[in-house]
Amino acid sequence: MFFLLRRLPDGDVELTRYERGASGRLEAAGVDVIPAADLPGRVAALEREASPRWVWDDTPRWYPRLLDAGVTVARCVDLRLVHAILRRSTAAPGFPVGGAAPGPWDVPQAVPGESDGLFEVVPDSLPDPAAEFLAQRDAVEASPTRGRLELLVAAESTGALIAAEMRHRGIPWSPRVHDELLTAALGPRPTPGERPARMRDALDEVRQALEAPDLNPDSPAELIRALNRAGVLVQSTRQWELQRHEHPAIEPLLRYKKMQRLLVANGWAWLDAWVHGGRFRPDYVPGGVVTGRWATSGGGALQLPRAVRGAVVADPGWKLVVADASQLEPRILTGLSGDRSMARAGSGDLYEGIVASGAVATRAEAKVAMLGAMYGATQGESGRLVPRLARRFPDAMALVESAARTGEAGGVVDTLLGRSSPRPSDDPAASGGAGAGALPPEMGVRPADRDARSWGRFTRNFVVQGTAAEWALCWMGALRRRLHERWGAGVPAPHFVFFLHDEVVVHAPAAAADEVAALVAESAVEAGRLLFGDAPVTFPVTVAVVDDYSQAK
DNA sequence: CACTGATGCGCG
DNA sequence: AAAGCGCGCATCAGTG
Repeated sequence: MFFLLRRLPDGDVELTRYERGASGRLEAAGVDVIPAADLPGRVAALEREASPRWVWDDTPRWYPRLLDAGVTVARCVDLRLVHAILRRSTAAPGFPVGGAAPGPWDVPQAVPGESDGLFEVVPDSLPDPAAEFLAQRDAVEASPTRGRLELLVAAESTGALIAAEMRHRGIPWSPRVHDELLTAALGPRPTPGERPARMRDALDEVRQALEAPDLNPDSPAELIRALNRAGVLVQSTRQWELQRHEHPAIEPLLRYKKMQRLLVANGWAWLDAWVHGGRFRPDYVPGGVVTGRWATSGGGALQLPRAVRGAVVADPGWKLVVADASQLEPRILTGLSGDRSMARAGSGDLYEGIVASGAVATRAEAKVAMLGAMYGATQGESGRLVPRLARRFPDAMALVESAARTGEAGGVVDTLLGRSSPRPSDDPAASGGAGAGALPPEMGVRPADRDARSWGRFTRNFVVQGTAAEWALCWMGALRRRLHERWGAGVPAPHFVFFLHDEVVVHAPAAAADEVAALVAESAVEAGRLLFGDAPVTFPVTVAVVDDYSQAK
């Protein structure tokens, strides 16, 4: 049963129940207006009694306050996220009605309610959620691939719940361990404006070796000039280019750059800004990437370097259950293409299986070739190996080739569940002619062709990356349901604390950790079945029960 | 001074 | 060894 929530101008909340009428269409079947303060209690009561699906404009506008009041919900429809999917989807051709121009429903997510002293700053709600909801339902029910589209909008919405719940709980983070890691890597925390001791040492060596006592190592232009003066003929200061040169300045310079990166991205300032009360609370942005992957804003949560993962420490008496899906994208490609040979290769370690097939000689080659196939590599070792893969796995290769050709011709490609790629004209970078801007111009290739090929690589990857994102949403959704069935939503229950494309971290009471690990694996099987039915493709996960994140893998 | 684009590097 | 997808963020360098 659907319950739609809408905020009224006076601050009260309107709650509308929807049921199927005689025609089979959803109809409003009861309206209630309640004071905002009563909402958490009402939601909790209905959760117990009515198995509701909450319909609201935008999860960050509603759910954080329910969570603050100790209320969790099992299911929702996030109208804004679903709108974004349907607007582009070839599986929902009639949406929005009349092909309306982008409007308020097409804006990015609301900022989560920021507390401003006594008052919470809540952005306006989006207009007429009831009409939007019914239009969306019509579009989904009319879809020629309704089942898949239903799964996608449900999974996307559940993702929004998980994102809000993870932000609410936060990642358990030890400032003490973080400080120890930084001190070991960089030296003790310096006074503001100073460089840590080990960075100063490395910089002294660089300046000496380059005979540049005043060198600012953080200015690429200045660094290139100094290196050139010393006979190191580089055109950039990228690691891999520097590594190719033999000079006493190179080793300390690379060491310095490594430390500088850690300091500015995840140093003490980051710790002060982002970790409070032993928790790191990034702002997750479900659907923030065109392919359907999540993005984050603030704190760089999806780029946590391995060097600081030791600071993610389970609470006393708790464990972290860290799980990642092995070789997810190649397996997604296997399922999408129905490639029997690749399915056989994936019965164990997929890359070893590719070696066993005779396509390539080593596991490393198998990996490079596979990535090259999915990304559209044409040059270098990767580009060389792709044809060898194509001979052994023609069906898989045909699928990505077809997606690439569609994109080159300006067409739209779709994920398995029905997320469609943008058109090249929608892409701000493409209209500016940037395209493959950073690459050197390919001799004799017209810019238009270059842009077309670049877009083909995007659509080639879109189907795989996007379907992998759908698998991951289904995996998380299945696991969340299992956790709630087994433990409810009470405070000492296992809960998600982190998600990273193909990896989840669950914070669990130590006594429950092994059981959680089993549910993680079960959920992966369920996700595979939801997307690919009985097709011969498997999704093994590696699970580790650890005290801190660095102990996994 | 504020803004924008390029650079470089962290993650999958 | 280094070219091939998707991101976010800090910093520098150039422009308005």
